[in-house]
Amino acid sequence: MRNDASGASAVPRRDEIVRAATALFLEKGYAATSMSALAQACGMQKASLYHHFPSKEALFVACVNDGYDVAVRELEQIRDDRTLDDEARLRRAFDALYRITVESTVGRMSPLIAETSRQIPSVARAFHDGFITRQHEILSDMIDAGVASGAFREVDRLGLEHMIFGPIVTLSLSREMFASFDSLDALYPVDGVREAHCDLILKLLRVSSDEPTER
Amino acid sequence: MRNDASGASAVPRRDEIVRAATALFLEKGYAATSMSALAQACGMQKASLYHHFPSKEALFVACVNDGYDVAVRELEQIRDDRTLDDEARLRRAFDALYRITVESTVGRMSPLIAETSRQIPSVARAFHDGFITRQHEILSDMIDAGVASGAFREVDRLGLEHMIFGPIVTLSLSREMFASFDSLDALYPVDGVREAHCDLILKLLRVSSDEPTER
DNA sequence: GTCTATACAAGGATAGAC
DNA sequence: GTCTATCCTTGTATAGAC
Repeated sequence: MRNDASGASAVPRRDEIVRAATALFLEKGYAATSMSALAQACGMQKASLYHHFPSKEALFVACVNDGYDVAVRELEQIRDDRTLDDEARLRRAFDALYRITVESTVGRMSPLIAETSRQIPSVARAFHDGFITRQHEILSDMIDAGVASGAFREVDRLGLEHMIFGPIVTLSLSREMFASFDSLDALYPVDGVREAHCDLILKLLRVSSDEPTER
Repeated sequence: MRNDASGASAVPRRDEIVRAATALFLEKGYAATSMSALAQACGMQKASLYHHFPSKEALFVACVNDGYDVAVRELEQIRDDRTLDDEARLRRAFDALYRITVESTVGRMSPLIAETSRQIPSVARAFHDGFITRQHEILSDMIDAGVASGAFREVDRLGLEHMIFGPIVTLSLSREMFASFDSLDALYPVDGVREAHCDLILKLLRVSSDEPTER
């Protein structure tokens, strides 16, 4: 049942548990996921879970905190890639942001954070500081660079930030909310939305403000 | 404890229950809200709740379905208000959308829909058809009118829709996720985001594409 | 329509053998 | 590090008196 890409098995069991638990939490929500169900998904007994994590809450915290760094590092690499021009960089960033937010486990956790925000505020704090804020900073860097180089126009930053992240987060949320629909991909198509969204953002940012790469 | 604007008390107890239950569900999530807590909030015994609703799920369904019409009707009135020009109409619509999505109970339900989407798919369906779709249609009408009158430019509709609703829904979600933060209003200010967002959308839509009402 | 009392299952968590 | 067995609380829901 194990098939990690990452070489040896340094921390084998614990990571397996986090992985299985994350999937269950994402599917059923925090409160509706029982330790029994978690144990079953891991192929072990409830009591054995408590050997690895002192409580359900601690296990959940581990699940949420697990993926920040991988996601953020992907964005940093795009920001620091000197082979890209400002516009290509932004397109790559959109690509990564959509993939992270819609498909990765961390990116899909927003509803879980909302569900537990009052009960476990520390998780919300960590999610905000370790994931949200860092993403925004990296994207802000990219805009700064584009403005400095003259490729991008200066526009209101608060509005721009919300117009970049808003549609992405909402698409992810919508796909969780309406996951049971047959028509999910037709109603909320990831690729189609990403392209249309990115084009419009670039239309706002481009200095030559005609309609260049209208698809 | 009763103080409705709507005249007499036709369906008194049931509405009180829905009101109190909605508040609790929004605060604690669906699964984490017990019938005991609900009963306590209503000032009655658990068993009495079951006289009004056959199950917790049925009560929840009532809570979600309760507010569609009021919200949608507000938008319809703005759409049909012939005293407004296209741009003023859009500004009014932004106003209403932010208020509905961030402050009204229906608007704040997205995380709850996500939490229960697999367990109670019928609620997600109703929320989508009764609330989301209708909002999108009304807004689409307004854009159509603006394009027809020559006030708005035609831009990609899929992208535009997501750039209008995305930031609004995400702001609402963020405010639920980070409700415990002292700095919530500073990090996610409703008025500031709405104004900046609306200005940028108008910048995209306006035919005279210079920078008219830059704040 | 509301109450008290209760049924019965499932929840999180622990003890202690192996 | 995993197991079986168990503790105690809480969950949803029902029965039946008033």
